[in-house]
Amino acid sequence: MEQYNPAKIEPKWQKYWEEKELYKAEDFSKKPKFYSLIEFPYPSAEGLHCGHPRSFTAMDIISRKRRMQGYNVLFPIGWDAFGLPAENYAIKTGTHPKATTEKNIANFTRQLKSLGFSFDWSREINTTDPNYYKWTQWIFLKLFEKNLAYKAKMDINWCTSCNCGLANEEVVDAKCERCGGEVIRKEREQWMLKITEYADRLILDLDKVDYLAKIKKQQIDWIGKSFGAQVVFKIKSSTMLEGEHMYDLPVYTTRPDTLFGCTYMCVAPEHELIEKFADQIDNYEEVKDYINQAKHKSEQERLNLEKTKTGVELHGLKAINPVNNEEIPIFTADYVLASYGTGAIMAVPAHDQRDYEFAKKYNIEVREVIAGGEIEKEAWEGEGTLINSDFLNGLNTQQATDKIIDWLEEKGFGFGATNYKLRDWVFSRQRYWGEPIPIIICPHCGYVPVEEKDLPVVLPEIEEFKTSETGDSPLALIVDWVNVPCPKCGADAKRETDTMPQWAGSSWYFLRYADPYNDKALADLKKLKYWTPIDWYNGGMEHTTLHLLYSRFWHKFLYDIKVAPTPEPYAKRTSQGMVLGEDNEKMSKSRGNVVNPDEVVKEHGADTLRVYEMFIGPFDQATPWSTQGVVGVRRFLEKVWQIGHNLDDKKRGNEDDLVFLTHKTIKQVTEQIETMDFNTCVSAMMILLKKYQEEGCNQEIFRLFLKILAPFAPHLAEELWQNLGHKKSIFLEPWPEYNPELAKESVREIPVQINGKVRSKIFITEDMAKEEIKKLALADDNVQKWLASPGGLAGKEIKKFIYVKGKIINIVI
RNA sequence: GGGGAUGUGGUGAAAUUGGUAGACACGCAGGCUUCAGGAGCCUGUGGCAGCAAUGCUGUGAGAGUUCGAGUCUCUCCAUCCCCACCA
Repeated sequence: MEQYNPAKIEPKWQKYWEEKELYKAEDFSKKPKFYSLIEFPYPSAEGLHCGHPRSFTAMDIISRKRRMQGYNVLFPIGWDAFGLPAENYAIKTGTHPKATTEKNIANFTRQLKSLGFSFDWSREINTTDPNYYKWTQWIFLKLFEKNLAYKAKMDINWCTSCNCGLANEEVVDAKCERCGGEVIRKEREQWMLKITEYADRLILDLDKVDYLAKIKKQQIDWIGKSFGAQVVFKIKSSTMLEGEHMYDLPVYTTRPDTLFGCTYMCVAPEHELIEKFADQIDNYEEVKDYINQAKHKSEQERLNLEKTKTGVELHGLKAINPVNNEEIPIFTADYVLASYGTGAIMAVPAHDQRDYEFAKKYNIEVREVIAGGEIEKEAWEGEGTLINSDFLNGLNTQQATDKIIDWLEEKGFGFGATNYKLRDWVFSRQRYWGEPIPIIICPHCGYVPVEEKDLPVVLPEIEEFKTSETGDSPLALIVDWVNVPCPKCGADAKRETDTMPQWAGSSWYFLRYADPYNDKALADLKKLKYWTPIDWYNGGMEHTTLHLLYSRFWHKFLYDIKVAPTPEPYAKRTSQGMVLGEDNEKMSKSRGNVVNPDEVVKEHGADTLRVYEMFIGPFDQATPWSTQGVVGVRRFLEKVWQIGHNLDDKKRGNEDDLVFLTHKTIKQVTEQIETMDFNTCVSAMMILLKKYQEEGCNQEIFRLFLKILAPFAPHLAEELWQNLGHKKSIFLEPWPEYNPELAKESVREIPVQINGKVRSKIFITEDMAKEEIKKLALADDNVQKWLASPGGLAGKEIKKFIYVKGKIINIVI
């Protein structure tokens, strides 16, 4: 018998599967369809890390199983290939990102193929291919056409290291999510996408899909819908005459019931009120100073100073509380965010902890209007009965809220309102390596879309990749490319030089897989109707508020314009845990704890890597890598190889046992692949194999085993299968059905407890009656011993006899 | 501050969802094989006591419900992740 040599058999079968086109998805097949998806990788220079195969193997197992179960499976692969690392590398070395990307894709392809994933490579896509990004640009134009893309001057997050604008979602701890560079606020004209318009539907339609609960919750929290009221306060300056028109300052509050407790107002330092009333603010210089300070405070400082609130009163201005016409002071403070609500708040120190702290510091009245707290100590943010509130007195929070909203609406001082934490999506990037935004800026016509027939707007070839000093994209320097006639009026105009963020290409890629070569549409609607929605999408938790939300937004938009057939892209979403380094830390180059899958394949083979990644721990939990642990899986596969070469045709006396355990394992593996309990699937197969090792195994039974092993260790299973004389791939075999009769144990050993402690074990059969079992249990030697033992139990009566069918006996004495 | 998760041997972890705690695997110890190293095979392996059968004890801590709790309830403690001045 030959040695088990993965290096020899694995490439052989990979080639075989490719030649037989075993994993090719068929459009409009009569079989039921199954669309399984992994997050397409960014082809980095480092190549695959050991986190990739965890998700990929899981979905590969599910896809292979589905094929064997008779489904027409689409399990595609592609490249999310725009992005900063290739561009930064270009800045450093002058190598064109296109060249870097091609090279990296070649490496990734080699690696993925070496792991034996059953991707349909004929549908491979690449976001940097002009034939692909033509449609990314097309979608942008449609968004523009429907007023969902707009350009706005605003303070954005600016990465000082990338020289580039970032979305809120890309800023982590005041640092750039990608490069870790410092992020400051900077005012710029930016393209924005109105994701907020879809906020409600993005929440509501979560009911239509099967996502892990924590994923749904995280999305809902991120969108952050809240209910309350908008209340308008009139602003009055000391120089104003009675009856002169006053400025209206609207605020948003979730607690309109506390309106009588409002003792001051506060606006964000960026609020327009300050500039508007500059000449009426007596201490304008002081205010200006404060604003400047706030602006230069880095985000990091702001976080550290979280507890100490600062602000300045706007002397000379007063606000008028509409419910009681009281004049109250106005402050500006940086604890009020310009970008949430209206950028201004009504402060109720007695019932909001932040306002409470601020009021204490600046000696502002704390007026209790909700009973139930101890406002000498801290703000009472709970509910309660209204006091000191005129016509609201005696009501509870809910009643008071309803009543005050009615009152505000009636008097024209405000209305019930909802608000979201979700902001519109900053869509501009001042970089080269992204999809050019297909807009032409004309001095006469404004923003003019590139005509559809002129798509794609192809990235021009350039040699200098650095962002310009003004912070514009390197594209701004390519005069030939930038200067174009306006499509509308023909006047001299300029192209938009901002490019799209990396999230653009990944926001619709799953649709392209249905029809990757279409040059008339992003994908043929009939094909989309056949393939979508995606039946099962597995990916990282870190994409929940980024890619997952963005792509749902785009998909809903495409649904609205009748380009996509379903309101939701993904019917089911699951998430894998991270593979940590051996030191239990996140794998990273700097820590030097990165495990390269190439080395594992070289040493033990792809099947070992695959099975190990599934065996390593619960799929949804982070687990450290263990080089030692890999060996255990290798030994298991070695044993499979041994037994696979030592089969016979003998029937044995203990045949029943073997058949029973085999069917039990088929049942377990069949069910637990669906629940992603891969680790226990592997352990069940190990137990079964041990049984074969002890008892010997015949071909008929082993064939069943090979079929359930095949999705996990495809190369080994295929080798042993065809060794048995089969002429066709094991993956063309039907998935084994377990026989429920055979998966049932006929005789089983159950524990006998006395007063809750296991004292003996007896054998019973399925059909025994309780009385019969009781007799058997009481007759048992050990039980007798305990009943009559000198341990003090002697002569005690049996109070209770509990028998849980097929599980346990407990005798209470 | 808010949210989510987790706590079981030396390690990664199982536990049919209230029914034999520690399956499976790593590691370790002893043995066989080998010139040696490695690999392989066999045996043992939560702790304490005992040559042993066995007994006691044991799932972060404490209480409760139950014939029976790793699992349910309450009160603490610890760790990790995400979000974070969202009015």
